[in-house]
Amino acid sequence: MKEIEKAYEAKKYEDDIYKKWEKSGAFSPKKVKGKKPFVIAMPPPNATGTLHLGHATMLAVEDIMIRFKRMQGTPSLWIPGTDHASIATQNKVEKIVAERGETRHTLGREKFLQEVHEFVKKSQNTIRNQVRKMGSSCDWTRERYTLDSGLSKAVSEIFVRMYNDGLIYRGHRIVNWCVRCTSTLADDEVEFKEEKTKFYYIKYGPVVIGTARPETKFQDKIIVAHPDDKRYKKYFGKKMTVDWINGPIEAAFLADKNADPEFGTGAMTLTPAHDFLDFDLAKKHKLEIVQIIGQDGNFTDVVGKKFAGKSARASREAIVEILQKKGLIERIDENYVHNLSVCYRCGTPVEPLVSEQWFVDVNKPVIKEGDKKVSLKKRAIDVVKKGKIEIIPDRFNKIYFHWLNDLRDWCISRQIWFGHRIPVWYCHSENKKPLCAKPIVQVKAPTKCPGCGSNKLEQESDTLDTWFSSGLWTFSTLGWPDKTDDLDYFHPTAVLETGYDILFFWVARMILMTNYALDEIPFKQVYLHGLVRDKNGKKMSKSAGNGIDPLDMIDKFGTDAVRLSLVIGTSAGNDFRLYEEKIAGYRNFVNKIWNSARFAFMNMPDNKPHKFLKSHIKSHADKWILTELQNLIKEVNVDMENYHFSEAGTKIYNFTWGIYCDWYLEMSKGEHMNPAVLLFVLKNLLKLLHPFVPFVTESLWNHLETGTMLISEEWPVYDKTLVFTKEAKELKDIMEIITSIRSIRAEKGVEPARKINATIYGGAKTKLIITKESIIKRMARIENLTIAPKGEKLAKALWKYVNGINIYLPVEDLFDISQEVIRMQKKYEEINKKAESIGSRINNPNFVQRAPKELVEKEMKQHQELLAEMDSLQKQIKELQNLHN
RNA sequence: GGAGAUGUAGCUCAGUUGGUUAGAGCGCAACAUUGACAUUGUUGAGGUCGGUGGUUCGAAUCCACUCAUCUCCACCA
Repeated sequence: MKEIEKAYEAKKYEDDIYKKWEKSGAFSPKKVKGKKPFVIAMPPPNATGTLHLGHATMLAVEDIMIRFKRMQGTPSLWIPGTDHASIATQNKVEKIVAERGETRHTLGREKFLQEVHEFVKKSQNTIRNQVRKMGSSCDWTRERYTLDSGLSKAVSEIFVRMYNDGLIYRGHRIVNWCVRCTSTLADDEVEFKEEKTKFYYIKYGPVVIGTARPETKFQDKIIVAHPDDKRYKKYFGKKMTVDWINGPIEAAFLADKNADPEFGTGAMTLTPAHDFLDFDLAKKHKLEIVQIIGQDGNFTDVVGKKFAGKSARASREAIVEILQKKGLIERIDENYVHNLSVCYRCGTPVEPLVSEQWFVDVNKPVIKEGDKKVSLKKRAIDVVKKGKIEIIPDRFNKIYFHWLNDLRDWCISRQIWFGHRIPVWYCHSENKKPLCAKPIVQVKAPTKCPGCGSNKLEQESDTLDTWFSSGLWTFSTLGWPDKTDDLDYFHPTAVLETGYDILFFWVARMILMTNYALDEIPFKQVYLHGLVRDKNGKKMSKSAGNGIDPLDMIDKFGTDAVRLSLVIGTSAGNDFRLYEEKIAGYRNFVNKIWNSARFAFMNMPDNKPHKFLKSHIKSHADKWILTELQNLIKEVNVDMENYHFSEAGTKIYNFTWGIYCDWYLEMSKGEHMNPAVLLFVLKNLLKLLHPFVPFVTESLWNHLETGTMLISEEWPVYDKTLVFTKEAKELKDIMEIITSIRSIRAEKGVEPARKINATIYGGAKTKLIITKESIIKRMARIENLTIAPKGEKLAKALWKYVNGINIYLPVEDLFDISQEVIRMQKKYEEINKKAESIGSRINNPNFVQRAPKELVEKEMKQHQELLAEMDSLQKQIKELQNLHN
């Protein structure tokens, strides 16, 4: 067989192999009737730039799942794609145009969006290449983009359906507003940053109120305290005139349980338009809601000439000064620590304000369930509660339920330009008839108003929350709303694999939306991987400069090594640390795989194909390695089915390096060379390794010239006819003899090159040892080996005892009786301790009564053996001591 | 304020439903170098499994409490 290079150079092979896979069509599954497919909808990376380690982890794990299932013969589909990521992408492009002094407003909607689309095109290409670099075996013929025409159609379609079902409504409500993005943010798009600030105690008529934001208080006319608060009881229901920022105002005092007597002074004034709690209270008590801060973060006209149009936040000090001059500031706490809410995309402080937005009603019962109807929220909870969707690890169930229970109506409109424009049109006709007040909600753009026939129509300028479209991902990618074969065959998908950080953002939304649209779950399982951290356990981020670029690592160590480093040593839901040394370690392993194959190739007679037949099995070593291989296959299959990839990978790693290379290949170097078995094991090993390290395994498979591709090969199945328990156990005894001899040699400083003699008293295992004489001699570097069932203790010989076998190495120049006695005594103590531990157990009637029978028998037998060993040892020690005297 | 995770060798982590003597990789120490591989081999040192108490014949594993680290959710004017 053709010889291969000494070291595996990933770069030389990876791109070619990927192209071959793609060309072969292996990524596109065939639909087989009656056979359940395995489908993963790839979480679409944002179309904003480059892949990070989170993506790399996701791609590695999903590719392992897909390759495993594909090799098992399951039609396996992995749908790739990208997400337009409205706010994130728009912000990025805004930054780019800012470099040449433009803003989106100077460019205008159309031109700006043109810029965004061009940017997206570029980064999509980058992402496509990077996904390929990771070796992802996804079906590129089905690649989708959340903003492409098919998915946009799905978005409009579902919007219209939900609107018609009364699930989507438009309303004035208080929302999180980012003054930089000039858009609303959903509740979970708000982040909290701890901040130390001033806390002001301000006289408000007869009472004192506390606030961190005095600038929002211009129009506060209602003061509230807890109904049980004795300090304020006398004021409840009273009206009063108080001196305030712009002069005296009429104020009223209310009692409400929502006021916390413990906080501040226990009394607060209401700012209904700019505080969530105040807004709710204002609604409850039917109070006037006056907007004093506009969408640009500046004051509206209602605050008076002096401040109108000025930034609210920046005016704080000036307003405090006015209050101070009026003598209304009682005191200022300089060290108030609280959580400032900021925009998750740009970090700008969120300005709560009231505006007209579109919402999804999560409580309205619309999904049919028997004779009843249930809400989106209830259904989303039920499908997990009833086990229709399994979340791995299951501790996230609780988090999921908690989030859903507290879920308020979902604000889906965004005042940004990039995204799906809401499919709603308003009639701007002069001759307003009653019908024209009603918005036109439909998938296709209307040409004229159905009410008055006017063609003066204008589409809603708002776009949809990016998660609204990605919430449809599992089925919109398969062609919905059209009834396609793909949708029919591949939906629901099997597993949704993603980081736990987007459980709410995305996973929960998908469950909501899919249950509504299809009355079906989007996936049966949710596998949440952990987040990648740096060597010190810190989150990787650009600002901290501790990030690792997966592509740099691929360049340096190869994709296979990077994949292993992201999968082995990690478990679902738990964060893990990544650093170069780790990846380098797996690069070494990949090279080890390469070289083990290289050895096999070099020993392969090059004429005939090496079909494996049972008649080829010859030696103990063959039977042992086949047994180990079958055990591996069995265990790995269980692990893979249960998504225990780390364990499966570790087991394959240990087999490859510690069993196949360190022992079987070493034994093969002698007369045990058996190309048929060697090749059989190698082939199976390559298959098992393939999902983890697809490139190196495929390129080695290529060298086998089987004419097939490993990606499409059959996954190994446990074959008990290839298990030889007895022979495997016997060979392990031989291995222990070899290890023992090596151990004494190393301990005594016998140079590896020096050949020495040995005598083995093998007891019941003598026959076996004789047949393995040559292996022992070669691997333990023994010149003359004497084997007998039993015999005299050799004088001046180093000794070792293992599993009923006595080994003597007569190395006179290195022999020291007193040291040998000590060694034997140590061994005696060791065995004695063990015997005592077992003895105490088997002499305990409770143990004998209650422990499983097999265990008790086993322990008793072992105890006997230990006692016999101790006897023999004691004899030997005496002999040695006699020799000494 | 609420919830969760983690704590095992110097470091990073395994340890599946409780079962003899707790494992691996890296690192460390010693030795080895033409033959698959120095991206290597052989051998070795290193752990009272965070602590306390309990359940059990038996606990790293189950329970309670406790300490430490981290994360998520909520958010108070």
